[in-house]
Amino acid sequence: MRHALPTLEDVARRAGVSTATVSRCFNAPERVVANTRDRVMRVVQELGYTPHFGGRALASNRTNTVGAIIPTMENAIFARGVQAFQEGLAEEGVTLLVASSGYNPEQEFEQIRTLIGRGADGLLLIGEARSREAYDFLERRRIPYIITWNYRAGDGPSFVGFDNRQAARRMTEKVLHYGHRNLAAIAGITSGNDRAADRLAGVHDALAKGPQDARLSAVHESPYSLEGGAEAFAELMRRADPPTAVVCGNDVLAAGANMQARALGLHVPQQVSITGFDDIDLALAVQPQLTTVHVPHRRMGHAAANLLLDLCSGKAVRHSIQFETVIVERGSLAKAPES
Amino acid sequence: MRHALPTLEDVARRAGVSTATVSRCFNAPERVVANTRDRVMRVVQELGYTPHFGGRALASNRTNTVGAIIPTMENAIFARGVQAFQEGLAEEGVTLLVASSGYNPEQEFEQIRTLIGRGADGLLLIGEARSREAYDFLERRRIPYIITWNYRAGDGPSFVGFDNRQAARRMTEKVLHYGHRNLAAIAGITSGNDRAADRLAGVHDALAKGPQDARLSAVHESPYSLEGGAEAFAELMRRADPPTAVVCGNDVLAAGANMQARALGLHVPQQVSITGFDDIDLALAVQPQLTTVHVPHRRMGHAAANLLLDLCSGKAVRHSIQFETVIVERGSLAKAPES
DNA sequence: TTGGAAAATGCAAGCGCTTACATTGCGTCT
DNA sequence: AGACGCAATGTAAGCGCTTGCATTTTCCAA
Repeated sequence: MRHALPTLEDVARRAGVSTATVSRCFNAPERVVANTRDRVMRVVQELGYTPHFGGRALASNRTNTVGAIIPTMENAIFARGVQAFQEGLAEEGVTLLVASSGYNPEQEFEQIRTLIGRGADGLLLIGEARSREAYDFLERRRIPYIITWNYRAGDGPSFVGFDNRQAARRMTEKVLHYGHRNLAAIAGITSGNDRAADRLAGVHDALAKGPQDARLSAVHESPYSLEGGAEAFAELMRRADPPTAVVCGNDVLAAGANMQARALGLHVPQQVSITGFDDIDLALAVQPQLTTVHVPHRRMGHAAANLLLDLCSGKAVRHSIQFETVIVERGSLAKAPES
Repeated sequence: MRHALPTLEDVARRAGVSTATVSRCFNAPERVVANTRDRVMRVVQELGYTPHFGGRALASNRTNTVGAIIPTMENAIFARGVQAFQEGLAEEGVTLLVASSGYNPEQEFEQIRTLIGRGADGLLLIGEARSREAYDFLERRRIPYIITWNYRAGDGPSFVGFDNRQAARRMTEKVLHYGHRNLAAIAGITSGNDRAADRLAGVHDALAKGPQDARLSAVHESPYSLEGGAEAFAELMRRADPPTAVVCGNDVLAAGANMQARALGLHVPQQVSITGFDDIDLALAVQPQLTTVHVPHRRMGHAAANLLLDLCSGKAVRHSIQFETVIVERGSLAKAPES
């Protein structure tokens, strides 16, 4: 399938040096005298030589590659964080391989195998919900990995993330402070998604400790899509006692709910309040703009890159880093309407 | 960095067969009798063996991997198409490596080298704007590659895309039909981005053939971001003769413009119309929803996967596939206000 | 000028896998 | 019963690269 490409040896011959010298030109240039190096590099140019990855991986048992498995590329939730992660890696000359799991633990495990099989030196994983088997596999291979978009104290894996549950609780408390007493939640699909589950748990936490008369009248789980949010919202509003505030599992759901509200002729926030989570661009694009939980995606991605690299090189030992989230108040949340 | 992992040989020894047989269990199972195969696979399980990618790539000179280099992961423009592309590949057991270039041709070339160096059997590239050098590199290596999100007739590379220029022309014609005579454009950065340039050219085309009194009073190039769109829009409206319609290079810019319009107290579309391009989810989330050019991203991604695989396996010869775009009319475009 | 240390380079042994070719084993036909 | 053919498996030669160690070259101090 591939034509004969120039090899290290071709370069070596043509430059009149040994293969070892050419190899060193790439991997330890300071160990080759400038003169020779220039000559070699010129030949490299001429021949259009690029090192063969397989050969290199085989001989050195390193790939300078790490993998990231994200649930989906289809919405922007992970985009910024992954981008920052990649930039962090690039600073150290490490390449990122991205795969997506479609929020499916089995498929995620498959992707873990694939990436490891491809020689990823380390892995970035989202959330901690995956099979015992998957964890065993990682441990057995001694692959450094870190878990992001989530945080849990205690030993175990390295977390670089934030406390979803606490953030959702605070957001819900804020909603209660605004006088809402009949809330509903549109959560992500919680099965196999600890972030979604934690956020929902946070909502429950707030209600458990909130005013006596406050209640969560309905919970709807829905895929993270505009459409999902819209349908869930319609469903919620069709009920006998529609909520005055809908707490959403993320901004995409909230935007969908907001879209549907307009379609139903409901005014946000005058008639119904909506809150989001993540603070992606979308939260600003919609009208009213979303009151949401801001997550420091870029800082998180960058920190994840640094920690993972340190883990790979043995410069650091397994530990976790927690980020704080902050609620940003915009137009979609307001006082509960007088009943 | 990595611990000693089980190798083919370990498996072979333990299963009491030769390495060749184990290898065949993976690559041509039908050539091994069921009994032996089961025994081997059991040992594979026990040892947690996974083939070493480097070894395999070295020996077989194939990787079952293709690469895609997209300008950015930060917004959703490419998400759906790439996702479909990946799914198409997965059906054939091929893995996708994604890299991003940040809309920078040099960095893109760097990524091309990296992916090829990693043994990508083929490449998906966005747009055709890149250096002669980069093309030479691809040709020299005889790497099958296809160009998407753009289409151009004639020989040359394989295109799997659509005619940006024509689509933008049609959209602009539509705007003119609505009676607008003073238009402005917010384009993407056209340097090094042929899609952005083509779309802008399409706008010019329409005006060149449009009514005498119609004019494009201003063009603003801006990065593809909400903020960029917003700033450009503000700038446009600050002019002495603000346009009654703003044609945007994509939906993100249009959403940004729309957001700014609200901030400025301008009503869309009563006072100013806005059009987008791409028809991503965002176009539906904003209010008014965007009149935009719908691009069949999923079909395009899928077709790209099939063609690229065929190119890699020699089952197809280089050719192009064109997709049609269609304008979807929503609320952001309306008749020009009476002057 | 020369001895010797340090710097530069070469030599060659694998890294884990695939695959062409060789060998073995078994059922079948005469 | 012996010969033959085919299916199953084994043998071993690399694939392109890195790297420990050996060798050569350079450069300086005496």
